[in-house]
Formats: sequence, C-alpha cells, structure tokens
Amino acid sequence: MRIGDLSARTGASRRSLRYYEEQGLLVSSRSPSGQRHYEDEHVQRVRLVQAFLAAGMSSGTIAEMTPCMAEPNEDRARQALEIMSRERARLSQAIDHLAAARNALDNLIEDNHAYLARSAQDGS
Amino acid sequence: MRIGDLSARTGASRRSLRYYEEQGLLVSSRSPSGQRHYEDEHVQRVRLVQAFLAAGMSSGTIAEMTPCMAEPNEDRARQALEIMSRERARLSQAIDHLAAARNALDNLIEDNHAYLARSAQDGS
DNA sequence: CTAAAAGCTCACATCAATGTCAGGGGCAAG
DNA sequence: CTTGCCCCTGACATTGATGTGAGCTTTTAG
Repeated sequence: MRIGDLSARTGASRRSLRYYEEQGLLVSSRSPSGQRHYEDEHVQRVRLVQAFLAAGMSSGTIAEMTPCMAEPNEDRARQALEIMSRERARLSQAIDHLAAARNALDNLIEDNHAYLARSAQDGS
Repeated sequence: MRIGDLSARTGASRRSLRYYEEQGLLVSSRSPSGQRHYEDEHVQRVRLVQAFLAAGMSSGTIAEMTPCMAEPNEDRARQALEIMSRERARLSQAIDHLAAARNALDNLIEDNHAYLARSAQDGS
C-alpha cells in the first residue's frame, strides 16, 4: 500500500503521514525509488496516533509512549509506563475539565432559555 | 481590583487578561490614567472563559456564546442558543474521543505490564 | 522626593500540526 | 514516447493563545 492508499484509509493527509514518520510515530519501507510502502497493520497504527493527537497529546509524547521502532527493553518499558500513567492522569483531568465546561454551558443554555421564555411572556 | 490582582486570583497572566478584553470576553472600567479596574464578579467571568478555552473553544466562539457586553435581545439570544448547542455537541464528542484515547492507553499500559512480567520471569 | 513596582501599548516571537507550492522523479496506459 | 497521476524533498505559510521586551506613565512605599 502506498501513501495515498493509507491516507484514504485513515483520513490522515499525505502530509500528515510524512510528518508522523518524521516524528518517529510511523515507519515505512521504501521501494528502490524511494516511495513509501505500508502494510495493513499500519492502518491501525495511524488510527492510534490520530486518537492520541486528537486527545491533545504532542507527537513527542506519543513517541515516548509507543516504542514503535526502537527495540523494546526493560528500562525503556519502565520509562514508557511512567509517561503513560502521567498521560493517563492528564487525560482524566482533561475529561473532567471538559465535563465542567459542559456543565457551565448547560447553565448558560438554561439561562438563555429562561430569558427567551420571559421575553415571550412579557410580550416582545 | 487592578489587573495584577485579577491575574493572581485567576491564574491567568496579565497578557491573557488583556487578550480576553481585546477579544470581547472581558470588560474593564478604566481609571482616568487608563488603568484597568475590575470587580469581584470578574473573577468568575475569567474562570468561565478559562474553562471554555481549556475545553478547546476559540475565543471567537466564546464571544458568540456569552453576550458579555452587548445588550441582550431575542435574536441574539436565539443565535447564541444555536451556537451553544453546537458547542455542547462538540464537547460531548471531545469527551468521547478522550475516553477512547484513554482506553487505548490502558491497553498499551496493560501490554507493557505483561511485557515486563514476562521479561522478569524469563530471567532478565 | 525618589525609587521600586505595576500598568499601558505595540510589536515581534513561539509552538505544533497541517496546508500549500515548487521543482523533479517514477510508473502505467494509450 | 508521451500523457497523466502519484510520489519525493524542502521550504514557507497559517492559526491562536500566550510569552517577551521596549519605551513610557502611574501609583505606591520608604
């Protein structure tokens, strides 16, 4: 599969896929002429990267968490675990923040409804 | 209360507070010499803005949602309601994305634990 | 009164992911 | 062979909130 196919299957632009590779988030084998080739499993890999990016992680953080290219070893695994639990906490906190913002928004919506109801009753 | 006090009470930098004002998210009364002065209620206002910004809303969106300076009128209220429900949906979706990313992270964490356990058992 | 601390405006810098354009190959079908 | 489509690298642009610094004025504390 070439980069255009992977792009079509994941929704990530070709530009983004090259960027992911540049950041160490994705690997590719190259044809003799230099074109990138991917396997089916890379589709899942890109989806994971997309999910983490959409969750507000930086590419550097994702690279630290997911040993995609480097040989896994114990020290690296322990360090990755540390980063993962830190990021997990950050995600939980972000979820809480979003929920709080949604609550605040619900209050505003209610206020606005009340305003409109009053406005209609008072005779516009 | 001057800008430094408001900054201390909200954690927003002076720069950010001026930026919020520039974007129409915050109002201030000015002393004859031009210094900004705030009331206690503005602390809450800044906290709301911070919550929405932290939730990934743009300042433009926040401005559209929260009629902070303009006279409220019916049309404006209806339009704000529309934007608010759109943003509420966006927030809910973002929460889902974050939860999905956290699940993916949990899987990685488990994989990593399994790897370390196996590594310890095999004799490092 | 004087010096430090805080404010003001304006302008430029930053970061990160992505868009976009330019200039140049590679490969398949007519 | 040539036309068309996909790919390559490299560079510059963008967006939005915030940092930072300069140059100057106001307020406050000693």
